[in-house]
Amino acid sequence: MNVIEQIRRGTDTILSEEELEKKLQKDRPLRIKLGADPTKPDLTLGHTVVLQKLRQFQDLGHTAVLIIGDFTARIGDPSGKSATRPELSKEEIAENAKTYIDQVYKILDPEKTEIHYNSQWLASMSFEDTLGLLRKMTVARMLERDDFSKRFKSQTPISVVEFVYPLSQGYDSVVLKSDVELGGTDQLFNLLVGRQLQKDDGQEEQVVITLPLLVGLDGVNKMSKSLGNYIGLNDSAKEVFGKVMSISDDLMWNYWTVLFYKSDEEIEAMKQDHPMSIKKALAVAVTARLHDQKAGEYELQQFEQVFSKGKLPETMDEVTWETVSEGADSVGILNLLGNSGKFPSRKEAKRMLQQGAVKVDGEKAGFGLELQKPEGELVVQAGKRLFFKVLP
RNA sequence: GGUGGGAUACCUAAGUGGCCAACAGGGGCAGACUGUAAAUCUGCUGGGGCAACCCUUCGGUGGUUCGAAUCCGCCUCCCACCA
Repeated sequence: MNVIEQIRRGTDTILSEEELEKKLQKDRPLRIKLGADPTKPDLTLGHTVVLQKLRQFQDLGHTAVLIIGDFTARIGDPSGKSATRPELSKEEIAENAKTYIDQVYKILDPEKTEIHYNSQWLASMSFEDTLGLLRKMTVARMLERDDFSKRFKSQTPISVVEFVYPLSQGYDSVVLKSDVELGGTDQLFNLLVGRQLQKDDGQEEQVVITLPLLVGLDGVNKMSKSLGNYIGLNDSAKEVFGKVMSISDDLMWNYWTVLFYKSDEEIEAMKQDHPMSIKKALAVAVTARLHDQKAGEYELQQFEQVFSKGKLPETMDEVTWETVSEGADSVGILNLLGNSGKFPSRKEAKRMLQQGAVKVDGEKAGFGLELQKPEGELVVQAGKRLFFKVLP
């Protein structure tokens, strides 16, 4: 497989391959730009699609140019948004940027990564410079964007500063002289603005590469923290594994394609197997990417133990009898659940109990259950996946 | 600047003086069935209480009333049309 074929794997569009090929002839590492908007500190598996591609460029000897959009974050990227984002404070942004970088290095090679903050050049721009930038864009072009036109039609507000966002992002490309910029398919518009601005500046235009958006666990929307349909880079191996197992079969094929570049032929071949075993393999692979191979295999074994064989997990959270009974010798089941801190509210624990979802040492627990201080440990289960031990 | 419309729980959305913790759908959670998938059926879905019941909630605020998501004043925000 030649270099261009490798790069092409898993991408949505490359504008254009010819330009990319020319750039690859240069006898210097290319500057591969990726903008990061530190509005939400938690990265998801969705972000790894682009990061993985960036990593691939690094492995081919190129430089990752990571831009922390600390300034643009104050505007809010309108891409795919249905509402104006709330403005963030400088402190929040700084904090988010820090956790962002930590997470990014789970995928990227720090040795080949440059990090820039776009406040370095955007914050000091004069109004005159800004007007010069704004002049390069027309309202009509902005409104062509699907997300803007939808919002406009559905009477949701669009702030004028949101029009500035693509221009600021494009200007970053001018300042950093990027050769290639990566982004999700929803970024296409913003990425193209970068090309236009570079051209106006007399630079060689950046190649734009977009990657497919990863669908969230619900199988419908883009994976995102705010929709709650995500696998986080900071999720524990157990959570990662469990979340992958819970996706639908249809979605699983999409994950294989988008995350692991499986071809249609390979997918067809996999469909010969039982979907369950393919999903387990996917869960192991995803866990391995976010943690390591060993963790993936351990979680597989735990999963089979708990869900396939109906046994208890090897490790579970622990609370003491003291906490749960408030020091008494006996305690009602409802208080025990409430005091354990494992439920968002006592009501929630009560509901579980009402619906027969609670087991103590494998026995279904009813409302009236009164527990005496135990000799050994007590295993409490609520629903299929919440387990904890009560230590004497 | 003018005129008109709007703001309800996670989302959409009904409710126009007590029967409202608030119809309905979506989403979420739980149970049955399963492969922790899908589909289907059932229940739950503000907080506290075993319960009776209590507390907080319908953009904000101040009133009217025995009683307000619902009526009135002021304020904030959004949308449309006209300028």
